[in-house]
Amino acid sequence: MTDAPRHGGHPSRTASDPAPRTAPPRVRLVDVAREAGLSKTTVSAALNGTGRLSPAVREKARDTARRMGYRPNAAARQLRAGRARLIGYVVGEFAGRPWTYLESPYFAQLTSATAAAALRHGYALVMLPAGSLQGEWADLPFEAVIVADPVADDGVVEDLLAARIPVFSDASVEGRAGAHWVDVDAGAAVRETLDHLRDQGARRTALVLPDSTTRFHRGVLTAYHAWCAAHGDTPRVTLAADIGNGPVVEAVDGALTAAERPDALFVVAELSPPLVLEAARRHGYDVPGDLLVVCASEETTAAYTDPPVSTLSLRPGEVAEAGIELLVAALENGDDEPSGVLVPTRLMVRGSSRRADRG
Amino acid sequence: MTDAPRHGGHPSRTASDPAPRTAPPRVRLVDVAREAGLSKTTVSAALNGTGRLSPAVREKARDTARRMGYRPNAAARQLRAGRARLIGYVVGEFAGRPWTYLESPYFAQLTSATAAAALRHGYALVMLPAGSLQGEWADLPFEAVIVADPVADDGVVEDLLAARIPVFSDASVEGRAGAHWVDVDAGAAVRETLDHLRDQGARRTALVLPDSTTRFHRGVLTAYHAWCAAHGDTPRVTLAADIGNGPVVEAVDGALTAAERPDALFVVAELSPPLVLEAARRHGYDVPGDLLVVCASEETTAAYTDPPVSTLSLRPGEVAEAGIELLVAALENGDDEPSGVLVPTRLMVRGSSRRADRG
DNA sequence: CTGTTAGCGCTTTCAA
DNA sequence: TTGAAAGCGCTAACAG
Repeated sequence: MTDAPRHGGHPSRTASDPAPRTAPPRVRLVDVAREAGLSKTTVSAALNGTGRLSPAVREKARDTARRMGYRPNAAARQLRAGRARLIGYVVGEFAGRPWTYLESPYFAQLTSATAAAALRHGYALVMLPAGSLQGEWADLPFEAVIVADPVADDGVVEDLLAARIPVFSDASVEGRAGAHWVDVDAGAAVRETLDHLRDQGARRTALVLPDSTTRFHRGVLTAYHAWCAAHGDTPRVTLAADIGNGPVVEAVDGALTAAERPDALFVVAELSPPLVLEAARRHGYDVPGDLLVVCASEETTAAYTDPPVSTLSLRPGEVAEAGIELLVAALENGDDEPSGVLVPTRLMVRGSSRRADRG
Repeated sequence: MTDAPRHGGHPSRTASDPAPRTAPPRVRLVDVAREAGLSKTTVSAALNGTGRLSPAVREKARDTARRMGYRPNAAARQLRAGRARLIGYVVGEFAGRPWTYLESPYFAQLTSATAAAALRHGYALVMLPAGSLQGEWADLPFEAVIVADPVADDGVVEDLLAARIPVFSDASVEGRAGAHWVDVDAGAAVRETLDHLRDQGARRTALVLPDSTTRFHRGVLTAYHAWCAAHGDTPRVTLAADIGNGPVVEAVDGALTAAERPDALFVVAELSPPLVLEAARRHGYDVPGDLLVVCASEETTAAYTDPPVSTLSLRPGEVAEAGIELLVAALENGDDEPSGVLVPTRLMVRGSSRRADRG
């Protein structure tokens, strides 16, 4: 018996086909079984640790499999199990520039932490282009798709839900069947930051924010206005026309050159902290003397500037962790019931927002 | 006919099972066929555009499928086709910190560009933790695994090749069966940069580099030494003990406080350009007056500092593009023959390395 | 305690 | 031009 016959309506190589030195066919379960003088079932049970087998047999099966370099065919397993253990990942923001999101430290961390957590639970994460419709990847066997920070007019979530694919996103999907979410407590974060700045003596805190319809950004804006109202302050908001260092620097410039100069700056946009400091310097501010600065940022550069920049961390790692936990639970239960969880942020106070003469 | 019977040795829900309101079973090909009054074969052919069918029938099949929200089962297709169209992606560098690589703008861009290019060719990219052995993901049906910038003592490439999984990496795998590569021309990049600095008047160019065994970093070091030898210059190399802003800032500090002060600095480590400038300032250098600066970096902040920082771009986008092109070609040919391609870098000269009084 | 068998959903011969 | 049937590799039900 030189070779196991592979018949059936299978794509086969004809004799005339040039046949580039192609790898020998993969080792299958039957091959292992035959080699070990056992049956498929036995080997399968041995390898999966199921069934009641004698230790000797189990050992023998495993040995043979290892020796032959057997690797189970995932497609067959998936077909059998009806589950692919594949999760799609797409970022809703940045819809215009499908792949730039990883350049934002927040999304970079969120993405990698999500991939890590997913893998730990036995799911593989597939990166998808932001803002793409399902057209491009409708055929991938996703058990769920994560839509990070969808924008308000984004149809992805609807499309996905309509296609009966469970969606995992932020709190904007709350309550929809098949939709689950994690979110960050934007309101609490804003209040904590503004309170801190006020504690340090700030009375005219300006906010710089991208002009985005993300739930997070809207939440920040709302909370800021509410806080100002509660404290009798005039809101000072500058919207950045777009994301990226350029437009946000412009917005910061705008905020710093306002008729009534601010005495604190809260930047909730991905702008490299050193550049914020540079902008302040450029406009004649001393930080933290005339201007307190807090950036919502995950950049590690913040700790290395002079003065170090206070940051508000949105804790992408925790968000990812909590999210995957929830998603996996929902998936394993086959649960359509919506569910969600809120993750707290963390304010890291550094030199840029601490007055020497204050607590 | 209320429901198609689903029998067979399939995991089925017993009556006593609480049965959380689980979604109705997915629409299968047979369901569409039955609904349309056609056979599986016909519908399959219609949907795939194969076979010779009357336009009317084809239309009808497509219509019905659309109406019913049919989505082909990828696992079944894969099993049939023997191909999963899944590519693994793992970064070799950063083996110690499995997921930090995305925080490097270079890897962020490389990763997203790779995912984009792969998807465009119909392959999904799965993100894997750096430095992980296959143990964690051996069962995923990868048709190939991309190992970005493996370190010298990394076993991943060997393991993968031994498991008969095609590997795509950098030129360090050149010539091994089943291995393909793209790489950046480190030598040319270094020469171009050093020539440029010399043109601008630099005579003591210091190099800052992570202490890494990546092919790229070694190539840079070698080329630097060769260039110094050719020009009769003393090499001035400072190795950063680790990656990340902290250690690299330290290395820059070291380079800038050497007994013989350098008149140019070439930083080939992921350090935020504004921080390089700040370090120079801290040590009393005027840029570009006393010190010319070039950073190998993909950071967009470089363009927004004062002065803007010259950067050497390793062109991750092009690397990804060319790489996937090659990989897909190899995969589609079932080709074991090693192959590779070299991508040129690009030096973007900005204010930090241009003397006012020079070309 | 082990082996035979059916069938997951799909595509592809091959026959009608 | 359309349909019936086989089989991709695997696991689980059921016999032996």
